[in-house]
Amino acid sequence: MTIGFAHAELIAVLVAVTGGEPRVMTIRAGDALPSGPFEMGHRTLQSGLREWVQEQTGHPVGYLEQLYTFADRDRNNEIRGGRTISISYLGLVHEQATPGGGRPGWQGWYSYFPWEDWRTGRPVVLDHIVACLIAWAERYPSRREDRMRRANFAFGLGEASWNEDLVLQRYELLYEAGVVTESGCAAETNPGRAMFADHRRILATGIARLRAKIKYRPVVFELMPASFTLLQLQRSVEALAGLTLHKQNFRRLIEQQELVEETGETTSETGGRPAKLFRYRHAILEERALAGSRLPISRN
Amino acid sequence: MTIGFAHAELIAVLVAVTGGEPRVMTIRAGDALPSGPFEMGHRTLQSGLREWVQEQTGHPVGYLEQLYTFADRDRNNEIRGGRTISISYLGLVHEQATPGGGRPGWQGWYSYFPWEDWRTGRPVVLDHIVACLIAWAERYPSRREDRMRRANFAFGLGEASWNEDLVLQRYELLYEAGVVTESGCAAETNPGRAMFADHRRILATGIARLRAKIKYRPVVFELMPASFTLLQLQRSVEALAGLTLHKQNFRRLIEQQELVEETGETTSETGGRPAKLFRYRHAILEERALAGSRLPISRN
DNA sequence: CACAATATGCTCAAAATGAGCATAACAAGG
DNA sequence: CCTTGTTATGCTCATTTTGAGCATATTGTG
Repeated sequence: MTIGFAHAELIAVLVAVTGGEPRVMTIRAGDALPSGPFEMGHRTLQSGLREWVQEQTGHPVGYLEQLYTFADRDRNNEIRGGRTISISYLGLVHEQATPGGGRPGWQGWYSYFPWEDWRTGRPVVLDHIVACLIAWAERYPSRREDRMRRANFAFGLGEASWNEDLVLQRYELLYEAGVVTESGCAAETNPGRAMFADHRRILATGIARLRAKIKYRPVVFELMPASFTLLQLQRSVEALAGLTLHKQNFRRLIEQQELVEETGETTSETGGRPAKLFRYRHAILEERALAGSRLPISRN
Repeated sequence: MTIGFAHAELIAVLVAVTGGEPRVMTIRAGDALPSGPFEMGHRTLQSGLREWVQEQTGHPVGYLEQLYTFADRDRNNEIRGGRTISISYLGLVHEQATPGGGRPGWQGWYSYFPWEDWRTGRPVVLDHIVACLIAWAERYPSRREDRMRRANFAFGLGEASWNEDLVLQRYELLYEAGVVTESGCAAETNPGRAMFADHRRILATGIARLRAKIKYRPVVFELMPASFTLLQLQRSVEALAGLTLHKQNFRRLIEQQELVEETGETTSETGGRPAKLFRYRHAILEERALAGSRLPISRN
């Protein structure tokens, strides 16, 4: 077994939700994701990243999960004489008393993906995007049909409907279609803010993973303060998913899953009737086999 | 940003189902997973692996997905003067006319994890495993409760019930408890066959991922021949999940998802009434936003 | 022809979901 | 004090989706 040599780099997608907005930790005034070397001293990749993030941001990382390892030749390889392997992680940071949102490094993630936020209805950028995609599809008559099918699927056009999980597919389609600055489109018409190298793609990967995960694992709580109202919780989920949810059904869902318990206190911040405060029941993780089957098991 | 140097290695968990048994491609008579260098010539990790597998096994890989990147200091690091980064992939191979199961490299995966196969009822090895875990828990009175809680959760003891997805958690618990040869236990009492370095852990990661994935993505079809009966399909899912399923409900599930269509032919291999043959409808992927939400969306 | 073995159709109760009405509890303005 | 705006919370009801199992259909075999 021959072994190749390479540079190894860790890249972090650190997410926090503050003031109902999902934010991501950046460097260089929002142009890049924080990244650092994989140092020999670290026991594992995970522990290395954990230490490093704590040191850089001052926030402890609650939840940390590996995202993806990239080593494409075509992208992000300024360094000569060796491949760069980028190992990316998704980390979730609790909302702080000193809100991370106030600090410079935290950027709202929809400034990079304005078409992903449907909370206030269909984003207007989509008109421009759809026009670009159609133009791209028609550029070569032979590929037209296939391209249109992919665009329809990813962006929920025509028959298809919007699927919030397809963040990465959408970004990659825009990249391929040259709609996005990183793939050579003019900066003026670029929908959403661009980032250094392939960092926007990595961010898209993180958002996609998180949107998928909140549906079957209680990871939202890693973004919440110690106690919260059910509406705050809902707003956080909505912020991540980029959708608005049905209030009563949302609370029914949360309550029936026994994920939270009342703290006994209430808060009256928002004007109306005071809301009960809840806390996350950590114990639930050991009690139940979360979600579980979805397969038609037979009991014989 | 300093950059660390490292060796990079690709490791593949290649899965096929033949004769109702899930198998994994191995080398060294079943002692290790196939692995190889990440060569500079490859465009991406994925394409590198794809070529390499095709060349090594003769089978084309249908589905290929990245599993995990490991770089632990404590495990699998015989090579001095540099860290090894192992990037693992999960690949699915269609059942062949020349069944891969007949070839030497393909090993039934339950020989490595006998406690994971519940198709014929509770595996007997579990008695030994549970005894070991209890002994391990009682070794230090102060950690007893926590250890028992983890064991109960992972292996579905006491209140908890068996969750087939927790393959990795179970293996890591056995590793930590020293029940498994790789962590120093005597080979005679080791439940399941051991593997080189941390390859059994990587295999556990692959099985866990696959078991989780078959529930929300139609990946089973990547393991099936071009046409198949619904019972064959069910047997494949059962083989992967290590569970038996309810026949009528399984077919209802498959049919309502419109994942398959009749070929028009039938087969009478198994004795009883001849079964209709089906093929996978590839088109379905583009038609519907598979699975989708699980969040209580509001339509305003 | 009876029987074993699998395929396939269908029913029925229980649970989960999607939508929305109704009421409760506060603040602010008249 | 009463009205209005605003959010919280309780509850209903139709529809769908599950979980379980009964019944019938088609084969090959002895």
